Amino acid sequence: MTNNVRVRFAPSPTGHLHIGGARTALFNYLFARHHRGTFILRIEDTDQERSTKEFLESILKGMEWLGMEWDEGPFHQFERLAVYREHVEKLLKAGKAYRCYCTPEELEVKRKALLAAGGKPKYDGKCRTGDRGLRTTERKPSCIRFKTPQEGLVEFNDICRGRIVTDRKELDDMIILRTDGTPTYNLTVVVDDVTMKITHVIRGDDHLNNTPRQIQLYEALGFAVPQFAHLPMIHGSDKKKLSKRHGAVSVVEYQEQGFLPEAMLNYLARLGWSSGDQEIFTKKELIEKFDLNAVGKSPSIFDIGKCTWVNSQHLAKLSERELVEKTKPYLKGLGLKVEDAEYAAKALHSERERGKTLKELAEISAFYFRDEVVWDEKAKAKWLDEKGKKHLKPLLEKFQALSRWNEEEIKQSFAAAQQELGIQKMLDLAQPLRTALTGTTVSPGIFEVLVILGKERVLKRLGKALV
RNA sequence: GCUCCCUUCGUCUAGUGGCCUAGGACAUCGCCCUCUCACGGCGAAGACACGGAUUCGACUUCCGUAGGGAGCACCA
Repeated sequence: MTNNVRVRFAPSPTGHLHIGGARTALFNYLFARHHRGTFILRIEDTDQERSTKEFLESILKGMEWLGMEWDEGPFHQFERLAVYREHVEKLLKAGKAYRCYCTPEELEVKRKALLAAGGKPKYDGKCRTGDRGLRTTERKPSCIRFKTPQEGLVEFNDICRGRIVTDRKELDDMIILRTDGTPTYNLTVVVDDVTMKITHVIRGDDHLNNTPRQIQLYEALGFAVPQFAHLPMIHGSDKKKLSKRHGAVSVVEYQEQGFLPEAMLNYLARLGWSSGDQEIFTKKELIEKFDLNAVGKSPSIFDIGKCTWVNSQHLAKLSERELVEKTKPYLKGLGLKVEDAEYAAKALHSERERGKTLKELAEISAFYFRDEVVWDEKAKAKWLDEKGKKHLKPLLEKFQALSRWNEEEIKQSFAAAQQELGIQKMLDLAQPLRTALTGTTVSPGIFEVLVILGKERVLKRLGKALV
């Protein structure tokens, strides 16, 4: 199973690339790379009503951001209509498909009746018999149905689920070509997977029930059946299907929130899959260790909290240079510009373990880059009161007098001021200073901040705080 | 309604008949570190859905029940 592995991710452009889709894409991607196979991107856009260019672009953008490069495609089903018709024709000639003249209204009535009677709303096969099968000259509108074999069982061995058995009687004659001449999903997916020589169909388990139908199509068309792997779904925090509120948003939104693509990949991979006790994986490790057999069966819930933690772990591995480059856009979003890369590196480094996302990091580091301190009113009221200002004044004078601006000198000045002022706890001098310099009560170590900001900024900010 | 699938701490998971007094991670709580907040360290709490059967022995096998999910479209 090396080298000739061919898998595909086949989204339909009727929505964004969301967490669930991205995870499916990822497992296909990892499987392909692990086996040095081929990863194909196919766009399932036969439903022209609901497919849009915007969604297509969104999907492509998401794939790109996550770094799941594909080897072939994107292929568009809409451009392959002739291929599907050819196969439908083949089935028709072989007597394995037939024209159906039932109207949607008629079918709807029957479906409701069956459902009301407590049964399964299967097609009753009204047009199945008779000699009208090949009479294409018939003027009445018609679609094409697959003549589903009704005897025996369909079985297959799912890589994730094991043996799945279905009674053929449960399956009805599905429509494979619509009245308007466009093919439906179950037909296109089979024809495409065959013509694209897909060896492993890895998809969400919402397709588990479709698989027996598709297998019958493979059989009727005389094609070899690929291997299947049905992945458990990802649910929202209410254990229900993913919806807009919890995770069905575009993955690109996570980029905006300051998540690293490699962290996203890492977290997504751990949803339904694991490798011992390991939590943090590089992309390379993911490719090395990924194994479809280790994929679980039960659905999982997307937990933004853990995803954020994984992100913080990857953030910690970034070099200072990468950190600056990756945080820049978020600083820009705050209207801040990085002018001095070295200064930015020190500034961001000092805050890096406090920010779990790039966006957060930019926000808490913003004070380094602003010309004017933005005050947190509560902090100002508490620490920059008359007492605070009184304490800060001698400190400012000591700082002014320093000829060398390094941690050692600064500490000495600070300690001297503290002693002269008779302040017992360092806190009582550190917090007013911190507030004066950063505008808040939370920041990296005060001496670190002092050194990074530099004498000029410190004196300026202290001066303003004392007004 | 019918058919199929799923079920270990709140969440992600380890566990493939004795290694389980059920392990790890996130989150939570406590303590330590400490100039704030984090990081880090230590610790606590917290789960095998339920009922039968098989077995010397079941988280692990089988059968039911309950709960959840999916499919039953001229959607994919």
